[in-house]
Amino acid sequence: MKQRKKQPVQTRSAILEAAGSEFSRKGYSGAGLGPIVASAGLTKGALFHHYPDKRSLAVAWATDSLAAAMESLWLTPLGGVASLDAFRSLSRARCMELQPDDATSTLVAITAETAAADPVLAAALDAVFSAWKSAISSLLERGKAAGWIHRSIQPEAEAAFYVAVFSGFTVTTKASPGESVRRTCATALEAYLETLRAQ
Amino acid sequence: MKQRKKQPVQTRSAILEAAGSEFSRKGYSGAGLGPIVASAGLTKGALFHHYPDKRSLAVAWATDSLAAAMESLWLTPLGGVASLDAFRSLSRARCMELQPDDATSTLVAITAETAAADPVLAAALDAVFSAWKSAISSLLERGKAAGWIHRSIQPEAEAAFYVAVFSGFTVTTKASPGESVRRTCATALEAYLETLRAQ
DNA sequence: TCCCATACCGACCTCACGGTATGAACGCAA
DNA sequence: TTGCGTTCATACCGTGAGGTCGGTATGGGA
Repeated sequence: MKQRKKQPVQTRSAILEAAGSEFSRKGYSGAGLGPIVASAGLTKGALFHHYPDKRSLAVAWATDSLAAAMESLWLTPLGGVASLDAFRSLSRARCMELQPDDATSTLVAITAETAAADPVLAAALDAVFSAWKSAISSLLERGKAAGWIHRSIQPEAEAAFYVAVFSGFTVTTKASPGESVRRTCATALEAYLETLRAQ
Repeated sequence: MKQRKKQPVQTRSAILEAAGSEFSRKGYSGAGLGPIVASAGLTKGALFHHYPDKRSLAVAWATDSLAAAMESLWLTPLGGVASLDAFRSLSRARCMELQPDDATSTLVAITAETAAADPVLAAALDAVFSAWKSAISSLLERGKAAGWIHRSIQPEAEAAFYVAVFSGFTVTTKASPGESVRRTCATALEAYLETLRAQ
């Protein structure tokens, strides 16, 4: 029988990558398992061997792929921010490179679609959101301690606001994918960040 | 044969209302036509007589029901705003009464889900977004003319930011439906609006 | 009154979806 | 080498999805 070498790790990552691509373009309900395994060059037998059902696949994708993307896209860069200007330029960069099918946009879209109907998947997605929010909150804490964030700022509340703002950007970017909208968002976001500056 | 009186107008509105409820809970792909017609007390025959397919139903829902909800929820109240304090209290009210299945949240969720894959539906949803944005933009224009909005404010850009921010709120509200999150969002939103005040 | 377009019903069709059953190839352990 | 659990392919199933179709009631216009 035609059969590839046994590579469970590569197989899982191939499935998750294909699933992420499908989720980002079609949403959770719209995504089909057929296209996913086809895109991964596999079959349903392999899929259902590693994941018992579609929901579990989505949860694994959220806790693995999506969390990793959040790490490299946001958490690590945010951890290196040591000034408000650095925070500004990072925010502008992430804003300008926003695309309808990137990790942040997909996180927002899948959350909006499934949060009410699927508590399990919602919890996995919320963990990614929470990590994002925490990274910003601790950044603001550091800024307050270092003196480049205003004393009266409440880090957690402001972090929640930042995450909400950027989540909104992902939606408006999808609605009108032109660069002008992203530039407007980036500028407005920088203006907001300026209100956090000490003095 | 058991048959109701011919009431095409009421039938269409019943279908659109049921469709809106289904879309708000399941998303576009997740929504089924069976539950919609059942909830409306009708049959598929009636549905497909008025709308040729699911996509057309969604478009009609967006251009009719959703636009009407946008009108009463936002456009009309925004048109009556004549001070920054009034804008603030309206924003806070809309923020505090946010629910995962209301019109604004559904608009955002369906847009995030279908914008990339369905240009026709996306256009209909974008029209609702544009109306929302325009109402805020013209409000800011009026505020500048009346002197309660700062001269340096760019109405269109700020309106786009406001819409994005509130869109983000609908997502984070879905992720954590507690009242505390909404209160945090409302307060942060008011703080942002305060930066628009003249002087 | 008759007529006919419209509104609606109800049964049915097709098909793609998520999911299952079975078993073959692989690789490690002994 | 043998044995056995893991990994994956192939073939298949049941269900519910979107959508179709013939037919029947309705009601306004001629």
